[in-house]
Amino acid sequence: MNAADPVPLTATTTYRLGLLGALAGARFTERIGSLRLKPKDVALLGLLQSDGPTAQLTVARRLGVAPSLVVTVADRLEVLGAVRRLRDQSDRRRQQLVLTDTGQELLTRCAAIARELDEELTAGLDPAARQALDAALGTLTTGPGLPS
Amino acid sequence: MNAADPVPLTATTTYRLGLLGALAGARFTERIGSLRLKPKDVALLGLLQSDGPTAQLTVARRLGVAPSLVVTVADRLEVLGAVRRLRDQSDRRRQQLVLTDTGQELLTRCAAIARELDEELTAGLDPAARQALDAALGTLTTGPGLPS
DNA sequence: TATTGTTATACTCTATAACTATA
DNA sequence: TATAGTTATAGAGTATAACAATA
Repeated sequence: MNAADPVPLTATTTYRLGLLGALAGARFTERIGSLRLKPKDVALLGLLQSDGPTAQLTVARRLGVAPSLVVTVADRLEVLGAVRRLRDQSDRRRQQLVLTDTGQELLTRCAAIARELDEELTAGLDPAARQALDAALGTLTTGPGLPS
Repeated sequence: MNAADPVPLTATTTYRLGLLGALAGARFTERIGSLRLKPKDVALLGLLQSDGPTAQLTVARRLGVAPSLVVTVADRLEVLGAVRRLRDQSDRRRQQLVLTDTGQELLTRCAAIARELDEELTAGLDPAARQALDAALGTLTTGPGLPS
């Protein structure tokens, strides 16, 4: 691999991450459908689990989505009983989104689905390669500059 | 990591691939905009480069998209001068999509953009980790069962 | 009749802008 | 006036269905 033989598009990390990310996302989306969840629902539930009760506008900023979308997602999750809206008493404009036990359970099931998918996606890798992939992806996602 | 401490959602390969894939895709999309290209355009150009002239319906099947979308993308690329439509003489219903020199050049520029992005995305990895990531992603994308 | 490409239409996701209520 | 949430509307991307030309 020298200057006269540059890496072709399909061999770049960018291209491959995009391809595999789309594949993983599509399969995950399909399977969480059985729980009546969509990807943004899972993102919101995950945020509440890690951050605790959070105002809607804060959620919008943390997930990098429009405030109006948070309304839609929270509505859906409220119908499922996965979150509750709690009116903030000191500032009654604000609503804290709170994860319920049902929401916790759904999140647990989503994690199980993702772990199943991991097995399928990385079936072609030997244990060392799989571990190296995990480590690299972990470094990149735990690092700086990442939305949602 | 044992049975009582399962991998949480955000630590799964599925979740991380989805997150990084979306990030890489968004940045790539933004930058190819200066070439007046969209992601599907690049996918079509890339297919023509690797497979040579291809009928539209075949393109649709290979990319895993609806035939009507191939019409839209091919229209856009024809306006840019990146592909030509050649009517098949032995079966005049068919049109072969052919990559032009302009299309080749655009593809070359897309590859350069992707390589730049690779540098930025993997800046947090040491050389060994970067190489391990490349190898793993290469194995997974070169393997079986992948659309587009 | 079946197939290729096209057009017409509709659906999903998400954003922007206008609005309500509280501050 | 400014802010939190909501509602109304619009745009991008893509699919499905109806259609035209050719086989």
